Amino acid sequence: MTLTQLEAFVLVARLGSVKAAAQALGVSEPAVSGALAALRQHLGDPLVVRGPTGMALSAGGQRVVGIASQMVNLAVEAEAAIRHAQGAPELLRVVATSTLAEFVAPSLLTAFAARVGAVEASVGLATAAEMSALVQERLADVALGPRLAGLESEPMMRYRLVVVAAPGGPLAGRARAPARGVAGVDWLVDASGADPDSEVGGLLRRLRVPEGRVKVFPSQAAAWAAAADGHGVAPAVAHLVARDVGRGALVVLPLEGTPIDELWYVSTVSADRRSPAVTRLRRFLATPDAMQAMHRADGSVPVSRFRPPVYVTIWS
Amino acid sequence: MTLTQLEAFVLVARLGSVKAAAQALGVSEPAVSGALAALRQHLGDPLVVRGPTGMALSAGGQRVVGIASQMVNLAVEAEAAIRHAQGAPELLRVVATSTLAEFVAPSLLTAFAARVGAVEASVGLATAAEMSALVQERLADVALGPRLAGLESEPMMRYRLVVVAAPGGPLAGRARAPARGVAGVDWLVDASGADPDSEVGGLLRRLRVPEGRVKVFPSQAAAWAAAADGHGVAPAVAHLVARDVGRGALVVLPLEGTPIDELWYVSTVSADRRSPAVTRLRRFLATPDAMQAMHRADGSVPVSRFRPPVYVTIWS
DNA sequence: GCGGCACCTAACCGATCGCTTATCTTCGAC
DNA sequence: GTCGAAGATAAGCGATCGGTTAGGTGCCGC
Repeated sequence: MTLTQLEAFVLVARLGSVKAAAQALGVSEPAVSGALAALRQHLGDPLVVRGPTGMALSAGGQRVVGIASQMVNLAVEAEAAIRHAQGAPELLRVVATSTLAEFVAPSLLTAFAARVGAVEASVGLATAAEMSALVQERLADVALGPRLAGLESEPMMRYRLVVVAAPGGPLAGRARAPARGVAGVDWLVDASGADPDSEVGGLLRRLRVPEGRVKVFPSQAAAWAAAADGHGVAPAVAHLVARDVGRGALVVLPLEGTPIDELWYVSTVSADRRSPAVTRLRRFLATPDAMQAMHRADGSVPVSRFRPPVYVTIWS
Repeated sequence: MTLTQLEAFVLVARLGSVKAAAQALGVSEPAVSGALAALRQHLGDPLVVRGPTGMALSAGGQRVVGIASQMVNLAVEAEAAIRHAQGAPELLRVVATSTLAEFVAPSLLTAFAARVGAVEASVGLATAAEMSALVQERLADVALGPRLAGLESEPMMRYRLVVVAAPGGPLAGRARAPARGVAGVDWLVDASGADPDSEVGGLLRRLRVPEGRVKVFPSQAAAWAAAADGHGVAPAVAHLVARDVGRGALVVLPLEGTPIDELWYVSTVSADRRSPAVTRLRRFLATPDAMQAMHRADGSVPVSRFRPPVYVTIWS
């Protein structure tokens, strides 16, 4: 029984799939399957079995998953305790949906670190489905994105989802357009567009955009640039494209079902299991400084510009 | 960071010595030292450092030892949970001082298992110093022996420590003899005689018995048999040698400082961390059945006679 | 200052871990 | 009935684990 095996088991249980767990851990699927097999043999119990809706816990698995989760959590706590005892900066591992990771998280965490000091933040990308499991298993400390069940989620920021395109496109000037007005047009999205649980993914589904029309770009900025070049339409967060719209590079399409007003949430484990840095971050989010940092977000600051005591690194 | 490493670290911290931890784990001393070195490197902290009184925790070690202990505990809990989920009998690992392991524990645990069923008991030997750490780290569930600090100890049974020898020896017939009356005589003891923290060890110390005069036998019964053959004197529990004394094979020496009235204790972790079987055993100890079983104890029943659902095995 | 004890390090060895790619099973959907 | 997707298994690989014996190293008591 190794911690790696326990981690694999817990993630399979939480995500309901070996493949998803493997992806969350960043390893191949047989690696997870193998770890699971080893743990199964060691404990003499199947732990999780194939069910109609993904992998389901066996009777034994149900009893063990909580214990296993605690063990994995404690391992992380042990490392954090040592860091703290040695006066090293606290680690704050944030996962966010792609748009937040690109535009909001960097400036937010920079402002946070400048305020409280002695914090080393890193930002990772995750799908909505992964985020909950990652935080619960302490593979991450904070999740920024949609509301998450099983965690303490709190609204962090309002945003408005619109669809933009280059001026002079098919819908330009129309007051109100049905969805099919953009049929046959490419949808230029970032990673979150491929995540069916994200807001953008939901929008694409509601508009019945066919798979083949979705073009995934490595960043939101790249997708918008392509839209400005007339390659298609792009979902966008209103205030993040405000500057481009203002100077006429992009226009907001009056598409049916848009704009969508939504909320971004911050999600963490419950208060009694939080590290001090996490608690401080949650408090910080309520301050005007945080609000300002989130809105300033323009994605123009390259990641590499940040220096100690904050290292903002992006891991996928 | 592996569970083996954590286990080694916690035992070193609790026992204050690498050597003692190695002995408790039944491995060589470099094995523990190596595990410790690996954990030190992984965490980047010395964890325990040589102090004037054994190995002492570093600042980081202090923070980690509790966490590490929890992890080890949870690992044991996970295995127990699986056993339970599969309807397997609960495991009850008892450690006892040598005399208890030889005479009291087998009949006591047999009676207990007969009463509650679905329990698989095993008995191990340990020195008084080891017992506390073994129970706290869940390497054992119950300790039978002296009162233990840091655990919930409860008196289990009174006993009287006397010194016996063959009739017609140097002290025969004397009403009261000073300790030096047996100077130059061999002291025939079992394993607990070599444990300075045990009652017998304390008695030998008080009587200033020189090391060279202490002969350690593999079992109490063997020591008494040797005493009956006139090879020396032996500390003994009064009611356990009552039969031999009654039929004249041994006589109780009227040695100064004896008899000693003492208590055997049962020690476990606190109530909220106990497994059901442990709680049941503690309750059982208060019953007349248990009293009778403990006093019936005569060591004459070979271990192999016990059948399922109780396997009483002795591990050292 | 010199044993001796306790701990650490070195060197080595077999077993296991953790990961990969490639190939079967298995089971549900159409 | 067959196809596809998801999981399990196989084979192979380097790294690590966990253990051993042998040989330092550092501190204490005499």
